[in-house]
Amino acid sequence: MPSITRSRSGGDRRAALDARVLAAVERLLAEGMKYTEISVARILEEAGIARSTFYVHFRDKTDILARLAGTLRQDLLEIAGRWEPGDGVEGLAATFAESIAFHRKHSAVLLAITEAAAYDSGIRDFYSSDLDAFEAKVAQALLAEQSQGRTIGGVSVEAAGRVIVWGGESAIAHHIQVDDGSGDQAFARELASLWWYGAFRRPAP
Amino acid sequence: MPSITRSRSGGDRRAALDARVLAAVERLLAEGMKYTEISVARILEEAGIARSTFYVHFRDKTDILARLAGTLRQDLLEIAGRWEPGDGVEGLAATFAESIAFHRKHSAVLLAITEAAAYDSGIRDFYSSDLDAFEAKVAQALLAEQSQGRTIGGVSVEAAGRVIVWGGESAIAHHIQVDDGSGDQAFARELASLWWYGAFRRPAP
DNA sequence: CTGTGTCCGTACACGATGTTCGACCAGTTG
DNA sequence: CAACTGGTCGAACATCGTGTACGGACACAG
Repeated sequence: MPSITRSRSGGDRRAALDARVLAAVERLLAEGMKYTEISVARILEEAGIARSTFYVHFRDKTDILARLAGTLRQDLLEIAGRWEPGDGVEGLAATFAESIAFHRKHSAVLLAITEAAAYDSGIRDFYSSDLDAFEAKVAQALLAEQSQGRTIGGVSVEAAGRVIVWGGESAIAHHIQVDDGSGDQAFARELASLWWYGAFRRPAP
Repeated sequence: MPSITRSRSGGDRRAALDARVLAAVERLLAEGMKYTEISVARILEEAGIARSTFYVHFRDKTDILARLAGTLRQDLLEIAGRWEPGDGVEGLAATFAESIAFHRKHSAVLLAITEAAAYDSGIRDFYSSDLDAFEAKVAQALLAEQSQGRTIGGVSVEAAGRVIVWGGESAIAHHIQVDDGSGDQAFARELASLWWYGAFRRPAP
């Protein structure tokens, strides 16, 4: 009677093919193609596999993006989450610089995610949930600062958190697209100053 | 000899049918359908016209969006452009409140524009050009304030303009999607305070 | 009546997504 | 070795969406 247990090489082969597809798409994305204009046929050609094989490994086209995203977004928010109000505006600027660098390194995939999130609810879900969680965290940090008397009471923590997170994310994403990198430091400092003096250390009116 | 001149009723009929299509799409959008999932067939059904007729009036599907957008975006930026630094933070808050109200009124179409801009370069063009122009205008206002000594020299006007315009636009668009309107006033005030104290009247470090 | 412009309906070409199926190959097990 | 299993391939297929082509109907103006 032949084996019932899974062959050991099976998992490896499977993972290897997954990686080949993922790498192929990343390559196409890096070449400047938009996620929407990359057809499955083109992916198959690039990865050198058959159509039927692809659909064994991936539920559909957006599944590629979901896996490509992987922990990308969480990593990004983890960078931003390391900052604490005690680190001040310089620490915030450093955090943004790191965040921008990360964006630049993975700009192709991150851009594809925001592109697809605009019309695909599946992608939108895990895109929004990350940012929502971060928005709540920022609001909480502001609240804590307020209770310590370091941030003035006039700041609406929910509204401020929303602008800081969603506005900041979009601003960075756009900056990456239009700036060649020479303006990154200034942009990081400016972002830090806007949030710091605009909210955390907003002067009394 | 029959007429060479255009029949007077022609233009009217043409415009009327255009309007019928535009209204149909706006209706579908308002029902919560995303622009991408609205098929031409569905539009024809809703407008009650034939496929061939549609393509006489509209070059393609994105042409609908372009015309639907019309001067919408310019109107929006005109609202924002009315504010001047001399109007202070209260004036800025009022301007944002107006801007948010406008967003809310036309949220369906505006959302469709941002959705399509993510993958359609044609839409993206007129979407970006408006915002770019506004970004430049904000930067110039900041520069003028700096030369008058009312804004500190440490502000990088280009970076600040970028965050204010692109971040602000995205923050508003997202706010509209998740807030039922009860938070609009607080959001407008917060946006105004962030930009005012974060840039225009940023305290010296 | 005749030309012109508008609209209708149908059919079509084309491209993209996702499914199905039979055949093949490689490795594992008895 | 022989049988079985999992992974892969290739090709065909169903389905849907976009945009085009064309012939016919109708209204209206000269």
